[in-house]
Amino acid sequence: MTLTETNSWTGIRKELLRRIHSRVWQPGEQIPHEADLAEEFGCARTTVNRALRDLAESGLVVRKRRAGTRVALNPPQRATLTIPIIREEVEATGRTYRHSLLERDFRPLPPMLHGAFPATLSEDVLYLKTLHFADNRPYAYEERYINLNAAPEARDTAFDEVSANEWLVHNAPYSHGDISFFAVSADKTLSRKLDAGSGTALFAMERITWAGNMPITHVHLIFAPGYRMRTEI
Amino acid sequence: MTLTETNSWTGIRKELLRRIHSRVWQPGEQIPHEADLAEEFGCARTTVNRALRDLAESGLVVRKRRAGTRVALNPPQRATLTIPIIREEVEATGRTYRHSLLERDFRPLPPMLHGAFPATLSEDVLYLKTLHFADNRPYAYEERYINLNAAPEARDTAFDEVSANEWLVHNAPYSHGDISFFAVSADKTLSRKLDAGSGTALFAMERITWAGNMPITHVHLIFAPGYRMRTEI
DNA sequence: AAGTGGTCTAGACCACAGG
DNA sequence: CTGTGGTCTAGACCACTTG
Repeated sequence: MTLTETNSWTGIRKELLRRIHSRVWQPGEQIPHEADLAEEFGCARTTVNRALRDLAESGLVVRKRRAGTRVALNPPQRATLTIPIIREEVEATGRTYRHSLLERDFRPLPPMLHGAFPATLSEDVLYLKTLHFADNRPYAYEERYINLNAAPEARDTAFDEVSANEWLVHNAPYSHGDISFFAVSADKTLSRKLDAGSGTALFAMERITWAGNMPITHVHLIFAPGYRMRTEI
Repeated sequence: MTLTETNSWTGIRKELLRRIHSRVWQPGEQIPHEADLAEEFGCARTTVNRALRDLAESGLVVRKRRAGTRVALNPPQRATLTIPIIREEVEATGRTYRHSLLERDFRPLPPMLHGAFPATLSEDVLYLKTLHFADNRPYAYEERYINLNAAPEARDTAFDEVSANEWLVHNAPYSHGDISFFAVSADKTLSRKLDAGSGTALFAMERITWAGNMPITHVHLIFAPGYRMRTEI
């Protein structure tokens, strides 16, 4: 009989975590079902359910109807990244944000993106090239394509005051998207814009967002040397 | 009167999402409280709560007691990264995994990590250097320090069969950790090990995990050229 | 077919923070 | 102090999936 402090779902989660970490319940092993745990803890099944659901979300246990709940064999490290608007990211470190619009024009969708923007093959898209600064030092270089069908008002927006980044968040909310992270070598342009030695390794992110099945925007962001994306698990 | 299909919490979430995306509820605006929504949807408050809690977790709304629920002004992009064991990551793409232990010795903690491993300054740590392969091509290069106080059995483990990566997941579960991602340039060693041209930009990850306040391991992973870390939002 | 998790309800009390 | 979200309960029915 283990005396947990309370019958709160967090208290129960804590005790379940203890049993998993201390190997009372081995990896792969099936744990008692909700009803039994509820009885043991003297609480409603709903409360146990809440605790187990939380553990399942973080990947520590695997739940299946009829098959019960098992301790995960290879608990994946699941990390939640918060990708803020660049301005907020910069200002959060106490620095001053500024951005400069380097290029803005309408052009056919580059072939590279035909796969990503299937619906707008024949339409021009808005192309933006932006440099973001923190305390007047280059912070990130951005290339962006905006689908004007998804955000018609973008056609008449200058993007010199409010960055496209921020404007889109407020004016063309997305329902889902893909993000990927990778490394690129600074070519001549990047090297000049980001004040990086030629060939320097730079952290980069590519992101496509959609509203339903309509693509909104494709962004390629390349960060100045030394950038790190951090998170806790 | 909007007719949503069901009274399921996902159905309610869908309708709430629609109202947010369609600007029925403007960013920053306060939305009706749970009791009113429950009445409107003809369901229990608990069900509305579940839907709103989910939206709050994804950052779309901000909830405060007494102050009510508001549509987030700058909804951050919150992405959940799943960082699997390398073997599983490789095998998930249909390739064959293999790893090779390049170095294994005991040494004092390098000064660089004194900040991270405060408790073990005077103790030797286990140092491992590993190369991971996918279909016999280099996949990632790993340097790892293991705190022997946190995982004493590691002292007598060879790590030639099971990788340290995998062994630790099963033998030294962590409670929390820090991860960061960045780009590095291939130096001579990396270039040789990872079959990359010298100076190639490589994607890298640094991770420290803890069990309570005891550090377990510090890993530095550098991936072969072309690696991308992907996720959906 | 039956066992297990998934969800919903109606009601209650609590905790926190704004006025 | 009061209104709002946060949580808990006891019970019920449903949905999935495995044996």
